[in-house]
Amino acid sequence: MPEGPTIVLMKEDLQKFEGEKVVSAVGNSGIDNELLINQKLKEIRLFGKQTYLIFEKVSVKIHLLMFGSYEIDEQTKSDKSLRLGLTFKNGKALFYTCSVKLVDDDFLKTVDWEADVMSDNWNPKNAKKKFKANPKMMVCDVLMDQGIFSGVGNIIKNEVLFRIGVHPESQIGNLPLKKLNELLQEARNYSFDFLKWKRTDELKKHWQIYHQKKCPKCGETVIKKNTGKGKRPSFYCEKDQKHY
DNA sequence: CAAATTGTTTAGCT
DNA sequence: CAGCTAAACAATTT
Repeated sequence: MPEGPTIVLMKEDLQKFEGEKVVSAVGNSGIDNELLINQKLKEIRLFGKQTYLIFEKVSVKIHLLMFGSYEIDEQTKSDKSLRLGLTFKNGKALFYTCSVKLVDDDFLKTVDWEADVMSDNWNPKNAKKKFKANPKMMVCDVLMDQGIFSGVGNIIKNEVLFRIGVHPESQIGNLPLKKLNELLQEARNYSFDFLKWKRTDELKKHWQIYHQKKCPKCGETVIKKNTGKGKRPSFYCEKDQKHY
């Protein structure tokens, strides 16, 4: 159940299949599995929460959605939810309960790789432009916007806003420049902390505001409210997070 | 056991 | 028809 950093871990697990050929392909995703057979996996590329398996003739886009999961080298569960199972010479990659689609090179060219907060290509300048174009968006929606902060999910959103002391319902256009820069920096920074903690399975331990009862700074009760257009739950402290 | 949940897509409305 | 919202979807945990 993935935000961006979880997908980075998945890529690491899949890495050993890069350069390998597909021996067999199964699954109920609806794509033509036959197309993948004998195709060499040229590259695994990430964009936020999406994973692209780039083969010679086609590419597969995988999105784990809310409940997706994956396994490497496990015995295939005789489970209806197996969307895609790829067997290589050196093992298996199994994807459950996820969205699997075929895409072509033209589609890959349209992806704005610089919007991925965890990528080496992350470009905060583009994000700033997008703020300017939509000054009335609430910051909680901005952070969840996959075209701006690709890879950010609800946990990252809440923790970032707490770290920089900004109320989730603030309008992006009202933030002073200093706060904007903090927002851009922490969105990436926290994602890497998330990755680090996820790796050692201690993510929950480090939640400061998300699903917490009291603000760790002042002890006030944490507010939980569905915020923004996305109506996704925000956790915040009235006192320590300023409403711009 | 009902409710919530780390998300996106699509149908359907105005 | 553009732009929005509500619903659909999925599976595990609390």
